[in-house]
Formats: sequence, structure tokens, C-alpha cells
Amino acid sequence: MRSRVTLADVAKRAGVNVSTVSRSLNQETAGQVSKATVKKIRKIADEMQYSPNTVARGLRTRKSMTIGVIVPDLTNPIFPPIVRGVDSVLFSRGYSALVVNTDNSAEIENALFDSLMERQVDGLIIATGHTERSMIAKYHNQGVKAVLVNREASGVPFPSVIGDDAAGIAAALEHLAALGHKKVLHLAGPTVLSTASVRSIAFTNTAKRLGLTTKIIKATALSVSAGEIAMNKFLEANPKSVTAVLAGNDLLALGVFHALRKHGLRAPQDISVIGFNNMPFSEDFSPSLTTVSAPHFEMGVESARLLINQIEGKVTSPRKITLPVTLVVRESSGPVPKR
Amino acid sequence: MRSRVTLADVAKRAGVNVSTVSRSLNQETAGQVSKATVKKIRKIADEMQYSPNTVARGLRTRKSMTIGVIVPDLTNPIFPPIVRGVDSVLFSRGYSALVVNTDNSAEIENALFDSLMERQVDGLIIATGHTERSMIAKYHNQGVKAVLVNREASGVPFPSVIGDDAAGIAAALEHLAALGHKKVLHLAGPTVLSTASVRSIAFTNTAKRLGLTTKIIKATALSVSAGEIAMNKFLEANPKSVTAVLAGNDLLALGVFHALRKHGLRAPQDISVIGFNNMPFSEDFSPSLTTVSAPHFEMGVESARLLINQIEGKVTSPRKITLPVTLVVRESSGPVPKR
DNA sequence: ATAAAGGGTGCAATCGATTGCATGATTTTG
DNA sequence: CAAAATCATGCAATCGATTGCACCCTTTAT
Repeated sequence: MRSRVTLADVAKRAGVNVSTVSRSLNQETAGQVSKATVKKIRKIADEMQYSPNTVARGLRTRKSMTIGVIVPDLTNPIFPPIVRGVDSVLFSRGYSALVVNTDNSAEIENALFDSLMERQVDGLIIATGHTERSMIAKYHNQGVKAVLVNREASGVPFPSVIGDDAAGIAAALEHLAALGHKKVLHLAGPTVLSTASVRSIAFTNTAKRLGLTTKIIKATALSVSAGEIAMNKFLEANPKSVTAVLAGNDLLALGVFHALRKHGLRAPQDISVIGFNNMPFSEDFSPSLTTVSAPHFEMGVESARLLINQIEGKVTSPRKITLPVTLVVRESSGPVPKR
Repeated sequence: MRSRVTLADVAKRAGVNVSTVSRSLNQETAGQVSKATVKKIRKIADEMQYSPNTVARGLRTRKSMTIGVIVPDLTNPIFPPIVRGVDSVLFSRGYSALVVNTDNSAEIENALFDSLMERQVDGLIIATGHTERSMIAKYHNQGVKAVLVNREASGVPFPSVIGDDAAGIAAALEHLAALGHKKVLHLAGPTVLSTASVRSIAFTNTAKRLGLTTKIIKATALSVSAGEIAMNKFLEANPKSVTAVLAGNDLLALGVFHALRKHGLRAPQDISVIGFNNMPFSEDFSPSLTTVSAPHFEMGVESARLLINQIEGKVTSPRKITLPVTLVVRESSGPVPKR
């Protein structure tokens, strides 16, 4: 790479000390320098195409203007919108995001955390969902500034931004109840993932309130294949014992579609299916998926705001932000089949 | 954030100079220090949980160990796999990726480029597809090390990694021809995007070779809605004038599905539809989409390898890597409808 | 008119690492 | 056994910015 213009280069050309150049170019310190000098130096800096070296600045100021964003897997379609939401706020405030993927491995998360710390990130946005709290404890011990997003976070020492999962599950079950469903299956994700466990609990509570008969099965991951495997197993063991399935997220719901197809069943004629997240393209599935829409982009936005306020020591913002979700009714849910 | 342990802290505890600690801890220089000292210092560094400050190191070594990855939009599903491919290589070599989104705006790309340069990135992986070359020229003028991925790159001063788009288009058209189609529409993306123009040219060439009658229309973006709008317009003006559509990518193909549905037409019974990319979940669309599968993850991997070799001055690697693509036949393509 | 106050700049330390050169200790060589 | 080579370590400069302090030169107040 070509070597860049430094403060010293500008200073030499302007016939002043580097400190004067530095002060002239920085908004907050420009007042310490005479207007004429500021104007002259800015002009010269422009001509020379000076641009600051963030690394050098970061060393001195102990701020890297970089935020670590920890997600399980960027190819899970709910994360790109979150990341872009985060990024939109960060960029406008001069920060950059370093996005890393853990693949839900605590070991990898640990290694990535160390790497982010070495890079002197100013804060962390954590979208990984392990209920296991050891990483959270570690983050906190290190005095890291962080915000949790898209994961249950009660009793945790960081602010958080979540969708209203309980309300979403309730809306979905009420929708099914209104359609006449009495026996509903919940295909839950692994309980080590906080979103999975929150939704599972909400399912149980709401179903009880609505007087529904329930079954719960668990997938080993929040993925299409795990959902398919779990649902296949269920259909083989208990054919026709439920009229609707509420899946822990859209990927699992997609797995349910696959399993139904394999067993010659159709949604919603034989069984209704509801997902969670309203991930991109869920309206294009076959059938289009009834699901709970969560505002992922906004979740990213809010979490970034929370983090920056924390970093820059602004007014104390709320510790926990819960964003509303909405049920999106599409083809995959329908009336109880007549037998 | 808690202040971290520095080399000086370790040096003081070990009773040696910082330079000795530095040499002991770095693989390449550890040979300059006696084995006993290295061992002792490493032990102490471990106990104190020393970890290097990448910012300080970067200032001195003029290497940030950071790579800028420029994509149009992370929520376009082909990019997460590319990014993860890039990341898998970078991480294993100690680099991190700074991913930025241009939303196909030259202005934004320009601003992001400056920001990446200020952050002293060691190189760039560029996945934006403007045929307009001014940005490329700028990159080159600045002496930046870069690799292009997923975009046509002939006559450009950087190495590149692309899928074999021409072969993919050919395979798709041959498939249609074999099914008896004679009149085929190409729904192209905007020609300012290089992948769109490459595919468009390949379409024309192959169709001529196969003796197909063709029409070409253009969408204003590579998006579902742009595809839908363009296809609606076509269907209103020229109903039933073609029996198949080859879309410039899967998003456009999805737009075609929407337009067909609106006009009461079905794929493949009324018209066959083929996409490009084999993006995630294209097998779950209604109908499942016949498409050309491009190895996005591997493209990311190869581009990262190319870039790192360039940065570390390894053996000259090939300037251009073309990865094979494969046609994936699914439900959306079928025999010519009988009239 | 003189002292105090304030404005504008420069000097030099600092952030935490890497690294060329110097130095002293030890080993090898003739 | 002396000279030379080698080894292990320390010293200090350096990367490019920011910033506390000192200084000089004008104003302003008394």
C-alpha cells in the first residue's frame, strides 16, 4: 500500500507544529486555534488529501472506534438484518463493526472474544443465544461494555434488546385456537438456546390459559434439517395426534414442511404450521408460512444505540428494550381438518 | 474497559526488558532468546493473561491484520456464504474482516473505501458489481491490494474469483431446449452490474447457437420487486409469447413467480422458470426453483487465499479463478406446454 | 503604566508494541 | 591462550496521532 500523508507532513507544509494541525482538524479542539490558522490548515490538509490514521489515534486515545458483533451464523437469515441495523447506527457515528460467527460453539466464541479484545474493540453486541452464562460472566469480569440482542437476558449485567416472544407465541396460539385447533404440537429448539427456551415456556403457559392439549418435542438445533428429523420422528410415532404445529423458528417450520411432504401430509389441509421470525422469503415457501414477525433491523438499531450511549457515557438508557412483534397469517395455517 | 496487561507489565515481573518479552512471545523472534528465558517469560505471560494489543502492534508494523470486505447488501442471500468463506480463511491466518455494505451506491462505496483506508486495512475483497470502473481505478491508484469476487473482471488490475456464469447460462438453456422450448425470455438485471451483463451476453450467444427465439427485458435492480415489476409489464404486453424465462438471478426469478401468480399462470405448467445462484431456500419456494448453483462459500475462500498470498508476498497465484457451476433441476422447469 | 488575564502555539510525553544496533558474556577456533 | 565468532539481552528510536504544560504575545483591568 502507498504510504499515506501524516499529520507531520501537513505540519511541515503549513509551517506549524503537528499539535496545531491536530487541534485544527479536530472538531472539539479547533477552538484552541485561531480561526485563520484553522482555515489555512484545513485547506492544506484537503489539498494533500490527509486522512487520519485510525490505528495511531486509537493507540493514543484508547478507542478503536470498532465494535465486535457476535452472531451464531451469518447464513441464518435473521442475522443479516440485525447486522445491517447495527451497522447503520455505527457507521453514522464513526464506528465500524467486526462481525464474527460462533456456530454456537462456546469454544469458538471464547477464541473470538479474545481476538476481539486484542483488537481493542470499544464494545460488543452479542446475538448468540446460549443460556449457559459462563461467557456472559467472562465478558462482565473483563469490564467489557456490551449489549445483548435477540436473547433472553434477565438477571444479566448488560442491557438487552429483544422481541416480545411471549406475546408472539400467545398471538400464534390464539390464532390457532380461533381456527378451532385443540391439540397443538410445539417443535422447540434446543433449550440451551435462550430464545428456544423462552418460547417454549411461553407456549406452555399460553396453551394452559387457552385450554389446549399440547405436546412438545425438541430439535437438536435451530435448523431445517434438525426440524425435519424431529418432526419425522414425531409423525412416525404419533400420526395424526395433533392438528397444528408451532415451531420455535422459521427454519424448524421449514423442516416441518419437509417432514409433512415426506409423510404425504399437506399444510394446512392436514396440519397447520406456524413459524417464528418472519425470515426473508418465508412468504415464498410452499405453502407460504404463517409466522410471527420480529423487527430484526430495528433490534440491531436499538442495540447499537444502547451500546454507543453506554460507551460515550450518555444518559442512562433503559436496561431492557422489548420490541413488539406481529403475527403474519399466511397459507400454512387454516381451520381444523374435519375427520 | 479494564486496562489490560502490557508487555511492560510482563517485563517488570520477569525482570527483563520489554524487548526480550516481545521476542520471546513472537514465534519468529523467539530463537533470538535463550530457551530458558523464553520458557520463563511465556509462563509469566500466561499467568498474567497477557495478550498483545493489536492496535499498538499495527502502528509499529504497519499491518492491521484487517481486511475490508465490500458487498452490496448483506441481506442478499448470496453474500453471507461468501463472507463466511472469506472469514474462514482470514480467521485461520489471524486476520479479521470488516464487512461493509454499499447498497450499490457509488457514493457510499467511496465513503466506505475512505473509512477502510483510514482503518489501515491490509487489503480489500470487493464483491460489488458495478461495471463502472472508476472505483476500481481509484483502488488501484492508491496502491491497494485487492481481489474481486463474483464480478466480471477482465482488463482489471486485480485478481478475481468468479463462477462460470457463461457455462451456467449455457447449461440452463440447453436444459430448456431439451425440454422442447423454442421461445425463451431473459429477465436480465441492470447492465451496470457486471454479473447481469455477463449473463445477458452469454444468454444471447448460447440462444443463437441453440437456434432459440429470444426476448430480453431488464429489471432495474437484482431484487424480487424489480423482477416482479418487469415481468408484470412483459406479461401485460406480450402474453404467451414465450414458454420459458431465464432470470438473471434467483431474486428476479422469485419476482417472476409473483408476476405469474398475479396473472393466473403457473410454473412450470404454463411457463418454465429458471434462476441463477441456487440461493438458500430456493428449493423451498413454490414451486421449487430450477437454478444454476454457484459455489459461493468456495468463492469466498479462494478470494481470501488470493488476497493473503498477495499481501504476504507468496508465490504468484493465478490472476483469475473460475469456479464451476452446476444446473440444479427442480420443479419450476418442465416440458413445453401443449397449446 | 503595570499587572493580570487570556489567546495561540510549540514542546515533549504518551499510548504499546517491534526492531536495529550496541554491549557484555560465552563459546569456538586456530 | 588470544582472537573471533556467537549468543543473549538491553537501549532507544519508531510508528502517527493526542494532549498537558509552558511560553510568548496581546488585550484588558486597575
